[in-house]
Amino acid sequence: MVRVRFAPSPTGYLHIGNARTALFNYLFARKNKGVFVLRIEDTDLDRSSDEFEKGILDDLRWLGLSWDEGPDIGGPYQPYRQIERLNLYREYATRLVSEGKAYQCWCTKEEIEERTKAKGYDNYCRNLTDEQIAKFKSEGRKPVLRFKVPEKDVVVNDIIRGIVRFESGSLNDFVIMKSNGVPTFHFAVVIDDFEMKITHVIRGEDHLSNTPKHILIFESFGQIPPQFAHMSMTLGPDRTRLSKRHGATSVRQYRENGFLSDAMFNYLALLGWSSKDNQEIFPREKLIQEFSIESCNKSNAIFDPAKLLWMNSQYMKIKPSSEIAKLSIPFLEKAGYEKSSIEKNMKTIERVIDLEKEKFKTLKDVPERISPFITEDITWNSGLSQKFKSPEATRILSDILVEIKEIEPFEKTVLEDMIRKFCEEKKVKTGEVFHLLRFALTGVTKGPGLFELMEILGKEVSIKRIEKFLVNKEY
RNA sequence: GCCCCCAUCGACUAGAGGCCCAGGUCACCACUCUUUCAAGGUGGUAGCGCCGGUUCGAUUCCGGCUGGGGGCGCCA
Repeated sequence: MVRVRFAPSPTGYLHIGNARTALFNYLFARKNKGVFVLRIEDTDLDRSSDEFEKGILDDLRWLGLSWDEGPDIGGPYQPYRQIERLNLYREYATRLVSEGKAYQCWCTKEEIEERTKAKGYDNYCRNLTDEQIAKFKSEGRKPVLRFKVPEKDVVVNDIIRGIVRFESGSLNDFVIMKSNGVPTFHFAVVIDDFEMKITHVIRGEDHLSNTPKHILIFESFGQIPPQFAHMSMTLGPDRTRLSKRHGATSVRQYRENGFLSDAMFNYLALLGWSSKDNQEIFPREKLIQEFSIESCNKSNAIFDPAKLLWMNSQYMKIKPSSEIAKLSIPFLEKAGYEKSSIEKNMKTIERVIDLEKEKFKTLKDVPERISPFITEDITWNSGLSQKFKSPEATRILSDILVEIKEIEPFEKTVLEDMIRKFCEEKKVKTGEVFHLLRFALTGVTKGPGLFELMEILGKEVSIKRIEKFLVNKEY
């Protein structure tokens, strides 16, 4: 049974890079009918917060990365928060000390630096005398626990990278328990991975160099290490690690900017992985079917918001209008529309979305396009109204208004017949009349086809708007 | 400083010795469709980092160089 995990530390919102790691784990688990575990690595007491944990869980849910075991739902290996597992780590640490595989270190950072000139720890405390220890104790020092690194080569057989060899001597004795009694990442991660029966560790390449440490700890407990797969990193446009400097880097920001979960899911999957047949747009199910960790690209990938945006526009088209309408509600509210007004106009909103959705790039585009249809008192863009307020324009509009008042039923085909006939009779260019009408009716120069637009507005509103536009002297 | 990983268009990638004077997607440019804004359609610009091997033949195999990324914390 395949068991994988995603183990974020709750020190910020879900980062794009982490989301990709989570996604690959998720895809691998689902593809292999395995288990996807969510574990919270909150051993950094200073930076972790419940707030961030909630946020990360929320973002993962939004992305559709559902987990089978986790802090909120429990599971056979709970608890899934490291802070709730401290006793476990302490027991294992004690065991290592009693077996002579770990030892107390009393050095301060300054002392180590002084001795080694920033070359890292020199295993100084491996063989201290009882007197030395007594002295440190009397000084009130609190020791850390260090792992006694054995002299041997460590070989990582990585699913993505193949065999990677680390020679003996490239590692100093490293800290496994901090002086506050909390384990370091390297220690907790290993204990949890074997305790939780993790079979495959899929994570970023930044951990490749740390893997020898982890393997050594596994071995010190007589555990067989899981399979490792180190994926490429996610970089910004300048080829450095994706960070705040590059603009929006959290899943949350994209979500708030009107991106669809499907698009993010699909785009991220294509960062470092690709299908045999060049397909770009994938339903989630197909992505799960086709995904394979072996075929992941080894080189780092630059996160490209432009392609994400394109992909989002593709999903805006695919999604049923009713769904887009529902997802748009928060964006309409943010644009200033009352909840009650949105609800009342839901049918209209859906109709307009149906006509306009192939133009949308994100959900943020919806309010602007909806506006002329649910705003009672529209205003006319004064910069553009100039050319639509010429004497001829006013005359044409007055003439056509007379005819519009006669139209029955007020449907697009009837409207089109009548307006085209009007143009012919008056010998005016259809395009000009269309533009003029559109502007008088909506106040803007974009929108759905004129006749669809009028049908949705309805006869009463259409007439009222044209009359108001004609009377209005301000423009 | 030491160690590790990587290297195809601007970006994401296909390519696993001849099928490649390198294919797809985004972006960009042009044309086209069109009652607006878009979308769509068609076409185009653009790439195997460098130097040595191996081979009848290298984008593909090997070595070096260069370049990029990462690790070496009482951060994860």
